[in-house]
Amino acid sequence: MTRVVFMGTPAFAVPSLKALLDMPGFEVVAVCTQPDRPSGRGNRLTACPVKEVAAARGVPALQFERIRRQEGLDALRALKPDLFVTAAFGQILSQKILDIPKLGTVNVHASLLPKYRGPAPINWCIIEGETVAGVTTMLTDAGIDTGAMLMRREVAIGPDETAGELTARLSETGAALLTETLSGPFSPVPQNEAEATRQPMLTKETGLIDWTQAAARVRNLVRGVDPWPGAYTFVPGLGALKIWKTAETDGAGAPGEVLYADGKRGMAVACGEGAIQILELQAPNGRRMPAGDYLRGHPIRAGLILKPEDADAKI
RNA sequence: CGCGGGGUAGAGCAGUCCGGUAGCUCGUCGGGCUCAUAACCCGGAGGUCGAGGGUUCAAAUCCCUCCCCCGCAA
Repeated sequence: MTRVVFMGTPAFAVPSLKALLDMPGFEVVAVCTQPDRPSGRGNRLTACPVKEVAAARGVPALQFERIRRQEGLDALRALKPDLFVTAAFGQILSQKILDIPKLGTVNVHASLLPKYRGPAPINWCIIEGETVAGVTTMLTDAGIDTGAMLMRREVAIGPDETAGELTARLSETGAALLTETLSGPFSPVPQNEAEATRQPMLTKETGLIDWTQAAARVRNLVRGVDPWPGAYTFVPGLGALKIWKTAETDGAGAPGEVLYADGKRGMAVACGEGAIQILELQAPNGRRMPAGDYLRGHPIRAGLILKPEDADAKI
C-alpha cells in the first residue's frame, strides 16, 4: 500500500483526487489544501472543493497558511507518506518538503509542458490563441513546473470554448492521466528549457480589452478570461462593460468604434483588424444578458468609441 | 453583522431625491408604404409598479417589516 498525501485546492483537482481515492494499492492518508477563505455573498468562510470531497470520503484535511513552515513539515513527516500528488495546490513546495516522500512528488499540470509553466496555464493557452491544450504529469522539483515530465496528453480546444469549459474538461483528462502515470513505472523526461514559457498570474487588468488588437486576438482574450476575471471595456458615460460572448463579423472602423447597436443584432465593434459582434455582455452590478436586451435600455449608438480606460475605473 | 445594486407591460430600462392620471426603446398584434431592408409610417393589446402594513385628500415615489434576485470580493 502506497501512502499518499494529495495536495490540491480548486475544482480542477477534484477529479484527480477522486481517481486517486479509487486506485487500488494507494491509500490517501490526508489531503492538503489552501485554508478556508471568506467567499460568496456574506463573505463566509468556505471550504474549497478538495476539502469537501475529502470530508465526504472520510479523509483528514490539512490546511496551512504556508506549508513550508515548520508546522507543515512536522505534520507531513508524521504521516510517513511514500508519495505526494499535487494538482493546482496553490503553494510552492520547498526542497525540504519534496524530500519527505520516498517516491517523490507527482504534479498534474494543465498545460503541455514546457509551455505555459506557472499559474493559469489554461487561460493563457486560450488567450494566446492556441488550438491545442493538454495536461502533463511530472515529477516536481524545487523550480516552478520545471521538473521532469512523466506523461502528456493533448486536448483540442474548441473554437468558442472558454477557459472555464476547458478547465472542466482538462480536469478529467488530468485525472485519467494521473491514473495512468501512477499505474506504471516512472520514466521521466527532462523539459526542454529552450521551449519553456511562463505567464503571470491573472489579474483584473488581464481582462482589459485592447481594441487596437486584431479581432481574433480580442476574441481569444474574451474566451480566455471567462469566467474570471472577465474581459471588459469602457463605454463613455456608462462605465465598464464586461464582454462574455462574441462572434466574428464584417466591418471596419476606428479601434473601439461601435459599428452598429440595436436590439436585434446586438452590437459590433471595430478592432485594429476586423471587427467583432458582441452577443452577451454584463453591465456593472448587473447580470449577464444578451447584448440586444441590454441595448433596449441603454443609449449606445453607432459611432460611439469604446475606450480602453476610464477615470472612474470600476470593474 | 464584509461592501454594493436591483424587483415598474413579453425583454431591457426611465420615473423614486422634490408624492398629483404609468413612460421610453424593442418585441407582439392589426393596417399602410417600398424594387428593397434587422428600414419607415399609422393604430392596438398588454402593468396587483415584489409582498404586507403605516403616513396622506392623494403613494411606484415618504416610513416600517418581510420575500426574492444579482454584482463585488480570489
